[in-house]
Amino acid sequence: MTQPLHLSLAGQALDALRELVLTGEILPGARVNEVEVANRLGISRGPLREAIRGLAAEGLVELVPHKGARVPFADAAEVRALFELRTALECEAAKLAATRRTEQDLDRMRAVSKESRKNYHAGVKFPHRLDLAFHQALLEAARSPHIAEQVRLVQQKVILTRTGLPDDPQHQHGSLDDHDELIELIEQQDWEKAAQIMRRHLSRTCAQIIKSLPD
Amino acid sequence: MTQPLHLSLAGQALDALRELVLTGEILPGARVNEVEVANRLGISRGPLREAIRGLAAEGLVELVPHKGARVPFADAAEVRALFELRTALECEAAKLAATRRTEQDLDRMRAVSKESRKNYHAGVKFPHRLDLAFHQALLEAARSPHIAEQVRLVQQKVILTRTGLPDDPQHQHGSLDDHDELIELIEQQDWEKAAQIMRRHLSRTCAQIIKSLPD
DNA sequence: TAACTGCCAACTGTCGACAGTTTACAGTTT
DNA sequence: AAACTGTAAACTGTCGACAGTTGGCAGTTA
Repeated sequence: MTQPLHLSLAGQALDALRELVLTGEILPGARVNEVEVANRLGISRGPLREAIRGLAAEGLVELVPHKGARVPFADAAEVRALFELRTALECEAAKLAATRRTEQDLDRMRAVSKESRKNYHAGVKFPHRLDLAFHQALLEAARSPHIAEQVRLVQQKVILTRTGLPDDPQHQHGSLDDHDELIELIEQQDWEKAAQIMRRHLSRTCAQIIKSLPD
Repeated sequence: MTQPLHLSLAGQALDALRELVLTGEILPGARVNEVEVANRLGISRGPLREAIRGLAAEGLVELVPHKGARVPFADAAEVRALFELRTALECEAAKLAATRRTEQDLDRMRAVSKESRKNYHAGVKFPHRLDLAFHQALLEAARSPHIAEQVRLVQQKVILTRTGLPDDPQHQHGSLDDHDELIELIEQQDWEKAAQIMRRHLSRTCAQIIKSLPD
């Protein structure tokens, strides 16, 4: 969907701006000053404005007439709403993955799970990066590019809900077990239970994120 | 998601351009000539380019470096992929609707169904407009704005797959029965069966659209 | 001191122009 | 006649400048 390796300044600006928002360098509530960001990226306002439109379409900024772009806040209700969408997408992805997975797909998922456990036992908290990697591997197995793309977008918004917050509670041990259970069910092609476990997994994740939100 | 009643030229251009693409005035495969369309809309290229970026994010045009925007073709495989996404979204919506529906929601859905049957018995083919209206009413009952927005986007792309084709085969009698069955199940809050019937309904619709595609 | 008003700076929205790339066409060669 | 090449037109990508709006600040008045 974002295929052609954008070499245009607008394309680069889109990537750079998305990074700025997702890393919390531009915090929720902050307005995107066009001249400032344009200078920072070393480009003019034209391409930057195009990039801002792109980010707005991804939902990472809101467009307010004559006030430009603003990174949106997200409360618990918004997180719940996002997870409703994510649940719809990833439960279906789990079903499809259970139907379509190859041995390679299973290996990829197992590899991610193994690395996660290694980190966990070494005392390192389960990094968000590896959780994303697992879901990414599952989506590859599902072979539904449109669903994968939408999951990517909603994952971004979920990340945004936690930017600027003290520190990531990370996923706990339960997530690792959920992942392994999913792998097993997908291996057995039990798509019904796979969807069920995915729903439970996302429900837990959602609850944990909401719990970590400030008041 | 597209909330603030865009009064900017870029916002108006986005709406106008989307209409141009969805009505088939710009056919799949055609390139969007910036100067031509800008003149046609009576604006300069700046705002138009921003609108094009917006449309690209909606998936209604593809961006090719140094060649601008092009309305994408869609083959049977693409339609199937789109309906995988739509199934994920609308089955979950059916479940949510079955859980959350009020009497008002049910009335709205029944009203749409009634009008559809009236048209059908009067010999008028089931207009696409009313099919969209039913799904819209169901999404309102589901009360999940993010899911509703994504359904809108995917519906647009589905419409796009049929632009420029001889004539719409329309939905047949089966769809009306599906709709009524869905209403009943949602009324009874039988979310499991509602999702099941929605899946069957979308599967039928998908098959019919693919059948109507050229070669 | 509080509220109101008018001005000014900052920022967004828009436009026209220039530069670099692509594409089509004409001319040339084999 | 077909293929190749060079050139010119067309189009996209980018920039700088101008116009209109918003928001804050100072000055004034009650």
